[in-house]
Amino acid sequence: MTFRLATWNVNSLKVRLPHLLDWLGRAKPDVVCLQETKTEDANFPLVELHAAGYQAVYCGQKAYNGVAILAHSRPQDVQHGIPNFVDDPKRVIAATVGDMRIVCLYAPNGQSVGSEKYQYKLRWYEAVTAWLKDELVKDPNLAVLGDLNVAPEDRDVHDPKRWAGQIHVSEPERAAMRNVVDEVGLADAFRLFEQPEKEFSWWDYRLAAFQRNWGLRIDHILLSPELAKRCIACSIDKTPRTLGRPSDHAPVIADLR
DNA sequence: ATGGCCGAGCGCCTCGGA
Repeated sequence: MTFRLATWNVNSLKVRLPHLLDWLGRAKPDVVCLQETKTEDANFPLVELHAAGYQAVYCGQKAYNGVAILAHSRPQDVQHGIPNFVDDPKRVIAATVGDMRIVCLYAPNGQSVGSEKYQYKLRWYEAVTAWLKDELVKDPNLAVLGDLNVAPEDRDVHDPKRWAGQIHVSEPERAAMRNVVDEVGLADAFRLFEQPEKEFSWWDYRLAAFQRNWGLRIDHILLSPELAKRCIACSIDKTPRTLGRPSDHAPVIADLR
């Protein structure tokens, strides 16, 4: 019996709800972390998700950001935002599902290297790292999923020369993500396994980037040592990106024993 | 690869995304 964790930046839950429901039926994940729901809590599509067999906890706002965790049983001990880090955008929600602590993250985009939003992105990462260290002490079964907006290595970039030093791949951003992985002691589930080359989770809407596979791997599943031991597979599901009116991101899936 | 796309808002252009 496997337990399937997934993360998907849906880029508007309202627009993507048909895709999400279709994908839930096909992929049958046990836990799903959503980002960029762009939906106020009052408008969250609880009825449709209940009908599909999922409970949900969520934290949203109008137009931008917004995160949610879906599971067959109602997620418990819900935490909104990063403790001791004042932040307006709704980027973080955490909850307990079964024996796992699930952290759903939507990292800041950063806009351009050196900008004010870039500095904010790096500060946000520092706060996340400090928080997750505490979180792992409290619960060794820790899974961190989300749109981390960093392509950690050149092999996660379709054209590393073209992207060198740019937002999402700059060294300080990579160091910030490495800190989460190394200082907290997590594992990038995708790299626990042999993978095909040029596997990405995001492709620009412009210039037929998906058809050309001009993408980045910026959506990640990070597992604590206890959960990494149980992980038997990790992959990116490109199917929803091939459909009409797709999200620009594809779901990432990890299977655990 | 970068004009070119997409979603949201009180909206027919602008902002933000990545």
